[in-house]
Amino acid sequence: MNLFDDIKSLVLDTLAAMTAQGALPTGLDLGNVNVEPPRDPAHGDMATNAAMVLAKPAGLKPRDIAQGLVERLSDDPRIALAEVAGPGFINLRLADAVWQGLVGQVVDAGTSYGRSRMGQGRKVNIEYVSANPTGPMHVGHTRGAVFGDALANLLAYAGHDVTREYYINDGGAQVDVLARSVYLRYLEAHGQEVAFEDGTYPGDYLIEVGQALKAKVGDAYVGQPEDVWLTEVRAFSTDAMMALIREDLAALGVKMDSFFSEKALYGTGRIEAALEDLAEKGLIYQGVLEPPKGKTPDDWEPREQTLFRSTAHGDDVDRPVKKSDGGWTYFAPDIAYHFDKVSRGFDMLVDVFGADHGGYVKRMKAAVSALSDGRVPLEVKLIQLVKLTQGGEPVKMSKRAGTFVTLRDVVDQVGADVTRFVMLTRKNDAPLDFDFDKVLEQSKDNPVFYVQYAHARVCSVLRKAAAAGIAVDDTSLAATDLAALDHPAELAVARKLAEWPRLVEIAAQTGEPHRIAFYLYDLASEFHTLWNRGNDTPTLRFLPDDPAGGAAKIVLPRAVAVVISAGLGILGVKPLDEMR
RNA sequence: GGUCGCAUAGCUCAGCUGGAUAGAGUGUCGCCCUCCGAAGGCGAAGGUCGAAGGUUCGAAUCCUUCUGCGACCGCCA
Repeated sequence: MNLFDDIKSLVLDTLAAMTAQGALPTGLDLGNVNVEPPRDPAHGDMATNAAMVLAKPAGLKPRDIAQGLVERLSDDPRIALAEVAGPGFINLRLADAVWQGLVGQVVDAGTSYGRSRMGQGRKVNIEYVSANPTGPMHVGHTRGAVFGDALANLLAYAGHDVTREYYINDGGAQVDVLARSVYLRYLEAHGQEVAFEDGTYPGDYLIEVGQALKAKVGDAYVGQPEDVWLTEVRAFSTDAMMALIREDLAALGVKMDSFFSEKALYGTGRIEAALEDLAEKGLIYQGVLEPPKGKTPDDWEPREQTLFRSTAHGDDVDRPVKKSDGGWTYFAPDIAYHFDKVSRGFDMLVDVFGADHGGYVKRMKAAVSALSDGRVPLEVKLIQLVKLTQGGEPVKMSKRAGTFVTLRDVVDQVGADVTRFVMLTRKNDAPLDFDFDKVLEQSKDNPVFYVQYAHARVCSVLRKAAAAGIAVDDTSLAATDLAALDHPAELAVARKLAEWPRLVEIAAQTGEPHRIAFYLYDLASEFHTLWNRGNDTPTLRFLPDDPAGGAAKIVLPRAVAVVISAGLGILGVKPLDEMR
């Protein structure tokens, strides 16, 4: 259900009729014809560019085509007024009955109003979070987690078959560092004095891991060389860290469908298999890279190594897959991982990375393109930094002093819902300011509050109506006659509701969940405006003075609540029934 | 040196995937608030959309060049 699509169909049908009648030449490309809400409400409810787009290919003047369209469109009962404007726009004013019908349909459809089949069930894999299993999640991870989760919800809402996946980086050197750090805590648990040198993690969160290790193995590893305990301590530690991370994710309301272990790629032939696939395509060779221009490292020396010919798929230089010591580079297991994703039959891949990984985008795209023979697109979403402040003052963070702000700190202070909403009020590629005080402020300039307040107000109205003996269940409301819903302030809210399905598709298409948050703010704003009008204009109040007046005015606020609820659902935020 | 991203009101940011007179919040100024929930309401002022070209009926939006800021640039993940 999308009112804009309905009217666009009407326009296209009308154009087809004009062609059949000889008013337009045959074979015109109608692909650029669209129907949109005009910026200025004075221009009507919807506008189409059909006449302007078709003028040139049809060899006719825009206004002549427009005139013909206007005459025919006016015959449709849904069109109250059609007129030519400006350079050849056709402005359409819809009949009140159309808006009234829409409001009823919204309540009838509930939170599935706005669902789209745009995705056509395509299988999409979204990889996000993917924090190293070396400690609790911090604020930096939080934004990526919220974004990926909301994007997953959004794509699912728009008709995609979504898999949410976490890539566990448990195969590299950093988990050896973790294991050594835990080993130190283990010795500490046995009463030894230990020193945390550079290259170890001093964080307190490892103390209990060391104690747990002691509880499990006793003193079996005390005084033993690394090769005796490293493998097992590594596994023990990463398991403990993943348990910690899963708790963090749960606190934020993020639920993954799948966890994929990097370690599982090593020693199983899977990296080799992926590279063999590339080799068969002639994309692996031994070669020497040019030094990077402008900033040559001091210790640079030409070296022959195993390279992936990523330039064949759009990258700027070819990329090494093996280190000088013969081990894999980080890129190699990543190739294997994405080979696995492609093999699992996904139609589209999405990677959510921190902005500092921007340098890897081209090579990953090249790899996926090569591995899938160009079949599977990879979309990489880069997440910019979060600037934490409190009362306007920056929150100091120092990794060395161990005073970094964790996801848990944030969620404990402001709650998961507020955290999620605020993190989605900026484009993913723009830095985000997060002020611990401001996000809890109960005022109009706090979008979280403003949107929740609108929902709570509707719930309050429904409670009062129910207390007055009015039937407020959705079935009754959807069946209510809305002919009295004709005030411009009321119709303005209905127009906003009509935009919802369209907005969902645009947001899904662009992969930008923040558009949902901004839309909800706009919708809440329209609603609050109508509410305030009720102060001066009693006929605009939602509750009739006489309960016999019935539910006619309650359907619209209920429809607003339905859409807010659907939108917040995509953002992963629970709507509030009251604000107290 | 190269790649990618960003640049819109004093400030923080939207801008509907090329549309008509570029919007919101905040701040400033003016008026209002015994009224379903005033954790306010109404209105005003405030812009060479970083710069210059180009594409076309039409550009904040697309292309090119330039300026400024940020991230990244064989063996770290």
